[in-house]
Amino acid sequence: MQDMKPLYHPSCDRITLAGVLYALGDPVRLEILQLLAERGEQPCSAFNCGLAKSTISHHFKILRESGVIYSEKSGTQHLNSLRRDDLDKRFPGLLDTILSNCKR
Amino acid sequence: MQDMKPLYHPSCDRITLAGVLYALGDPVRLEILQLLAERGEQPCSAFNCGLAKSTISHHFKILRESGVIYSEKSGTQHLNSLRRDDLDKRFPGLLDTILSNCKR
DNA sequence: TCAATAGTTCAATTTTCTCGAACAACTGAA
DNA sequence: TTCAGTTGTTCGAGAAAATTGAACTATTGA
Repeated sequence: MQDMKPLYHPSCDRITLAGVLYALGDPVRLEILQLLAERGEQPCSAFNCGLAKSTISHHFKILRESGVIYSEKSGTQHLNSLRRDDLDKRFPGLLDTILSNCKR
Repeated sequence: MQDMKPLYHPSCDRITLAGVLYALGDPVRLEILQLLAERGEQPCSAFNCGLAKSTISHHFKILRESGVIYSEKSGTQHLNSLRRDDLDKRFPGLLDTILSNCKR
């Protein structure tokens, strides 16, 4: 019996600039962005900071619902990846510019 | 007698990426950004939306304290301008990319 | 001196963040 | 099948931030 409660993802044209900037306007979520940019698809557990796992879950949810990441269930975990193509199409240059400015 | 309660502005090297993205991660503040980008220095009152003026004051304060805008008193009003040079120096390309993606 | 203008500050309400605890789903081993 | 371990979500409560109207300060110009 599949649970299949589908995870919400906005379609490409419903991704808003304010939503993306809001999602990335948090140090924790910026770190998650960098992790996914550097290592590709990762489970939530790959992100080890000192935060409670419910808090981490919350941050992934904000990234997902804003359209920054795509998440899908795979066994016991969720695999998360950047929606790079969608973001590049919708907001050309934005993701690269943010990523290149992360390391300051 | 001068009041001269100085308005806080972060120095260039204390402007953070997360802080800037947070400040711009709000539809109202993105509109303010566009206004200043298009028309240059403006008083708060140039921004007419339906919001309470205390709310607008709050949004300008967030933009100022994050380093996105510079505000100075001039008579009865505050003149606000983009800290374009500082932002371009600190986060090259960021402001232009965000501005060019505002109109979608 | 007085009224008008431009913003800020305050207090109250609503919303969002953070956490621990409880929960559900999947896996692999016994 | 059953059971323990892993992964992540949901819930409820307390802390922090957003929004508003009302009251306030500072400046200008009549």
